[in-house]
Amino acid sequence: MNIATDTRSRIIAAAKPRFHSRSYANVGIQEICESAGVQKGSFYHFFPSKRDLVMAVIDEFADEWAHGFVAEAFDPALPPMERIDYLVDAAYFWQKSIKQVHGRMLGCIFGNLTLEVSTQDDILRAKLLAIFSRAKSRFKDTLEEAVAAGTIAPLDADLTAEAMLAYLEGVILLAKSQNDPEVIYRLGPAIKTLRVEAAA
Amino acid sequence: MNIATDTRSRIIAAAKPRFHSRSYANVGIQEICESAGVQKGSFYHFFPSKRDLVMAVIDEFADEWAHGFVAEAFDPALPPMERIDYLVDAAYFWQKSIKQVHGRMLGCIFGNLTLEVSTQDDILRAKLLAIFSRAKSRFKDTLEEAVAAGTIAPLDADLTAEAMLAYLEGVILLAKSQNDPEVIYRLGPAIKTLRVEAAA
DNA sequence: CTTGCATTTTACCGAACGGTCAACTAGCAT
DNA sequence: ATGCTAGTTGACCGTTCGGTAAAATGCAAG
Repeated sequence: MNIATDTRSRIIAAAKPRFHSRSYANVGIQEICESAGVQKGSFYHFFPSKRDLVMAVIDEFADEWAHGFVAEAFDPALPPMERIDYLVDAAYFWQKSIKQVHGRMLGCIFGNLTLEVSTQDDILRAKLLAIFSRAKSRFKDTLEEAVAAGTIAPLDADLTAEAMLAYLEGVILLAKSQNDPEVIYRLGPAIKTLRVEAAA
Repeated sequence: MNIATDTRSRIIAAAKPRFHSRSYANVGIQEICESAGVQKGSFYHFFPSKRDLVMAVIDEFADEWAHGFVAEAFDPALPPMERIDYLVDAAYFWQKSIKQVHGRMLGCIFGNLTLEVSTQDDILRAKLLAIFSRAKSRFKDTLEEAVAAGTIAPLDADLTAEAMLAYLEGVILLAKSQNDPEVIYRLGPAIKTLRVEAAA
């Protein structure tokens, strides 16, 4: 059982950096199998299809973030609006360190995959949508807490949360187009100026 | 000469909606040729490579926008900040009409291609960067005009312009993840709340 | 020792990929 | 009429694509 799990996770480990640094269509099963030291027949024993593999990869990235930077950023001990700063900083430092190692800014794999596959595969789109949905909730809770604490003026927390998430993805997109994480550093802090007023 | 030009533009016309609605890697030369009624050898008479084709497609989209919605939106007769509203509206209506025809929100082809190929092809990345750069300039000029007119408080026009462009791309990304142009309608107007203060 | 199941191996499928090549056609200028 | 050239044709290149099937292996419980 352990060895089996090991094969499966070796496949995922080989797939993760490849889907992140290239694209869904550009990474082949064969390449992943070679890198993981696994036979193709063995691959299809664990994953019914390429789509199932990328879904597992999405889950791994999501867990990694949820238990890493996101948990740190949305620490209830921090003043609410500082959590948002923290998250933007985390995105910046992460992309920066990736560039130092890899030579390129890879951006957000959820955003990358969304724009690539969401017109072609509704199941993947739904998976990615769920990820964004959770992220939005984090922002929303934080904004509501900030409003309750009087840190910021009342607003539409739901829409502002979505706007902030959109902005973060957009900033990472522009940074990737320049292959320069410093874009995140320069533009990121403006996320807190975004506001959608509460409906009357 | 006319017939020759016609073949070339038939190829581009066949490629445009395909690259927009799917992805760079997912659209093959063969399919484009079949749709355009052109032989593959003829394709390679006009385009040295697939990359050159997609660059021509990018140019066509850019021209289309520059002479269409962008020219309308950045009309000097409009009050500066209304131009930005106009552009967001244009993005919304365009995506909405695409969805009505196509059944799906296709998003911004420049953003789509950026996230797909910019780690793999620096020439394409540079091409897309140039598009974003021009878009940013439009925002920047508008913001400077608005500041000069006293419509908005002084700010860092360059960074705010980039932030607004990022936000617009991010909003379209989130809308695509939900396959729902109404996201643009709901979140778009908040673009004017974005501010990067001028350096001291 | 045997049965049964999970895992792995190997060979294979048809289709599509981007790209090349040589032969051919048509139109125009000399 | 002839030669040049832009354009076109259709066959072909080797490679890779995602996915399949059957046989072989290892291992653990009865």
